[in-house]
Amino acid sequence: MKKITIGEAARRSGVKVPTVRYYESIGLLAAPSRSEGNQRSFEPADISRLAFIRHARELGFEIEAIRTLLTLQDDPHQSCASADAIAKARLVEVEQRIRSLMALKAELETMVEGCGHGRVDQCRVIEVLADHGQCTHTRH
Amino acid sequence: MKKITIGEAARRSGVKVPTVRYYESIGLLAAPSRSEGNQRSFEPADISRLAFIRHARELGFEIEAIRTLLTLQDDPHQSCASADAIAKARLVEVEQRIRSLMALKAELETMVEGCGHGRVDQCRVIEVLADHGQCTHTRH
DNA sequence: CTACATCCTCTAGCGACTAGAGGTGCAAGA
DNA sequence: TCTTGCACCTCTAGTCGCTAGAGGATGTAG
Repeated sequence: MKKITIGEAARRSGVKVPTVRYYESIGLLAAPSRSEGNQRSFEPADISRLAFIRHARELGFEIEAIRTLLTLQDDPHQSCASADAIAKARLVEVEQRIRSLMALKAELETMVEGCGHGRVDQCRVIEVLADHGQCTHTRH
Repeated sequence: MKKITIGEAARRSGVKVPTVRYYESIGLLAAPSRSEGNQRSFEPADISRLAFIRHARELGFEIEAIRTLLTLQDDPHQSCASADAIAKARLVEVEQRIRSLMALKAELETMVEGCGHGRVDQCRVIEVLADHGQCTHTRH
């Protein structure tokens, strides 16, 4: 097996080089073996792990949640109830966030549409910001 | 006019006490006058400004954008084109974010639904994370 | 052999706060 | 008047998940 450098690992996993080192530093990735010249030498399994982490990060999971998911992956005989719970919690968060962003979107649209493109004292953007009471969607 | 303490200002504006001090420290809010005992004494205008900032933050505007919006508010004879542009840019960001969260939501739902509530080696949550190729929505 | 890309470690910085230490001011009850 | 106890003060450091840069070593292609 030929050695995989950190640059190669980064390219294959889609995680940036400094981020790979960062993940190692926080113990999310085991410290790989080193070459004679002290350069990291990764295994294919490390690439999969990095890809796993990257995918989970893209899905918005926090590092600590990923840590748990990884220990679950490492021991496939465990119950997947924790993984399920983590994913469900994340789903609830995402749904919440979408709802809140939809409300923001509506408010921003009102602001932008109301802008007469004139001077600030007739501008709805500034006015709405100054007075929350004008919001169509008060819950945010 | 009676003095408004920082606690009172915080309660009225909905901004937390340390955050008020933080906004002062970064120059978003002018340093208020002080009492004999060196305690901050706010004016009603400060409360409005804090409420403005809070509302803008809730809408996801960055501090630097808010700084610009505040200078516009301070000089109502300026053109509101900048305010308009800032709000529009924010709207585009929000729309983008909503789209991406919708894709995440779909993927998380697939994961959670596919979970057989058994052991990890049959768990779709772990499996999908490990292999991005299984995503229904590849663009995220 | 010499460029030059890539690697190494280390520290500091980002945004927008938040937490805590260690101390002072102030209003109200005993 | 004293004391209790909360609210205030400044300052530093920590949060999250990286990212940037300094200053140097290694590895590879021509």
